[in-house]
Amino acid sequence: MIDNSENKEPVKKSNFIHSQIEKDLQEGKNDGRVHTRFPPEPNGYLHIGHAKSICLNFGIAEKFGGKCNLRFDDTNPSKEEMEYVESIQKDVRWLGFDWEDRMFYASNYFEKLHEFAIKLINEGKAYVDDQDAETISKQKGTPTRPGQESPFRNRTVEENLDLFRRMTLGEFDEGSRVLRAKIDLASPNMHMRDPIIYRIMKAHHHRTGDKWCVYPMYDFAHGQCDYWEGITHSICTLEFEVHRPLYDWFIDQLKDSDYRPRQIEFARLNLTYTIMSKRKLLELVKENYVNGWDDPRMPTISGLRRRGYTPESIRNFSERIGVTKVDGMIDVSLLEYSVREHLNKTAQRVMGVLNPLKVVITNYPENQEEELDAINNPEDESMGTRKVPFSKELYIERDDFMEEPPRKFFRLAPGREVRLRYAYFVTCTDVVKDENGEITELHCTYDPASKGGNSPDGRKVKATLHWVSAKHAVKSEVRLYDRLFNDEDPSGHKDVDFKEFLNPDSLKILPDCYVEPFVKASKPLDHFQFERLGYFSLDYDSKTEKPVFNRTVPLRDSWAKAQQNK
RNA sequence: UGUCCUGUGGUGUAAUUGGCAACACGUCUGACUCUGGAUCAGAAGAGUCCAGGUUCGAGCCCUGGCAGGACAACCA
Repeated sequence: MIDNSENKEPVKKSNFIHSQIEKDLQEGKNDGRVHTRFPPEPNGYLHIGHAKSICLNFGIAEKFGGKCNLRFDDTNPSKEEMEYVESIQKDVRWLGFDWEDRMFYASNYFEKLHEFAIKLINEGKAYVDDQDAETISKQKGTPTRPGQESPFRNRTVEENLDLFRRMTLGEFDEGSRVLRAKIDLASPNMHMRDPIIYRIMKAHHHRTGDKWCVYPMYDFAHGQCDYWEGITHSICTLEFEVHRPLYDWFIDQLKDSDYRPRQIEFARLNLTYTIMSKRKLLELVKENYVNGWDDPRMPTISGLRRRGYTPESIRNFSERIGVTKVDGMIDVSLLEYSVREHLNKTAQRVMGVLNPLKVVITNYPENQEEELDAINNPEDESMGTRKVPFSKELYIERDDFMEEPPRKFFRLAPGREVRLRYAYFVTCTDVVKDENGEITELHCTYDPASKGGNSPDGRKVKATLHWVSAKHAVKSEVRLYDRLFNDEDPSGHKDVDFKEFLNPDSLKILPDCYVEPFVKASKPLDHFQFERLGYFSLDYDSKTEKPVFNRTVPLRDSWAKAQQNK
């Protein structure tokens, strides 16, 4: 293992797939080549689960000096769209991976696939079945009961050839006929019971247009595409495990050398409090439960990006969770830990007040202003310092003041002295309230000798507060996100729809926040730490007059935690 | 009452050819601190699904159970 403790990236772990590849290499398989592929279907946006697969596949290529292709599995035109193929490319690139000149589509192979089907017919290994879906399904039997042969199973090669030709020409209606591989109706594996390999679909395909009236099924396309691309290790998720004998069967019909791709399955990612099904994510988007695929509450790559996650943090997360065949559930807190870890080291610090409470420094000269030095990132000296304006009227966080502070509340209270970060020690002298008894303003005095945050007499103060000068503050909107679902496993309940668990408080918009002027120059997706609060990132919805910040994740907060446990 | 897969602290992953069950997250202490952050130090927490067997020695090998998951779209 490589010692990369310097950059603190998690050490790259090995896993069972790496071991199997090493073994294949030792045995001299496939001329020592390692070639993987990431094969999304363009029927939705990529999510964090895909990120795991992307990191795995591209990571293997990197580790073994091989290659990794991007291949769109576009065999079902009724669900696939160009918008998705574009978003997928963007997301893979953003994650930091490069397929170079190897971007392919299953539809690139439609011609070859069709020829291969004809070859199987000629060899008596495929036949046209005239029955409808329901009949075929019934004949297939059940996992515990063998299937029965179709009455059309023993048609002549000539008849099959003719029928398939006419299916291809569009002479028949959708659903009226299919092409099936002739394998074994009695197989204990349902996928070997004469699987359907071509169906009639008169849909417009996003790439081939109206050229085809028949489209290959997944099982008939995937392995063959792997074969033609020279893939050596075809890595997919556990649910395809039972497909493997069929995958191998088609490869056996195709191969003419020692080379053969090998399918290896691993457990897909499950995260607590989130759903990973593209179908369900699409439902949230279509029915407006969220604001699009890139809503920052979505587990999509584009949602995480907009939320303020970094590619590094997602890659580190993938590395940390490992790769196995155990179907488990990862705690989201591990994902959150990964962003905090990265952002702590890289994010520009800034002061911002979410729930403002006005403070007047009564002994500060009326029209005076000054600029104080603030550190941009205490974890990274090279990021330097900046100036923060200070004046008589400030905003502090409402939560940072309590009129009757409980034990262990160290922040501001009547008569108490605290430090304003990088500025002065201040002492609260008066609490101003409105007729309803609501606190509207605080009066404080400051100690001019404590400029910069230290008092010459060495007296200590228990808390440091963040603040913003009222006159210089940039009024901003801040969007606070919480988990989208309030159940650990929203889709794990048999009789309850996952939408029942939608968290009504997953988005809280704070329209009147104040942030220090430094943020004026920022661009969407810039990352900040609002000191003492959390990590925030500028949203695309920002206007120059009014920036909008998304909270990526709050800082760990031992005070809040102690309160919760009460 | 089929086939295939999987069972290791709360969670996720490790443990060369059998050799004192390790690491990360989380949790709890304490130190430090101009972020109640970060950092640092420490602690608790599993005897590896169960039962037999082989062995000086089993998480790992053998036998038999048990539990969970996948498979019966003209989806991928």
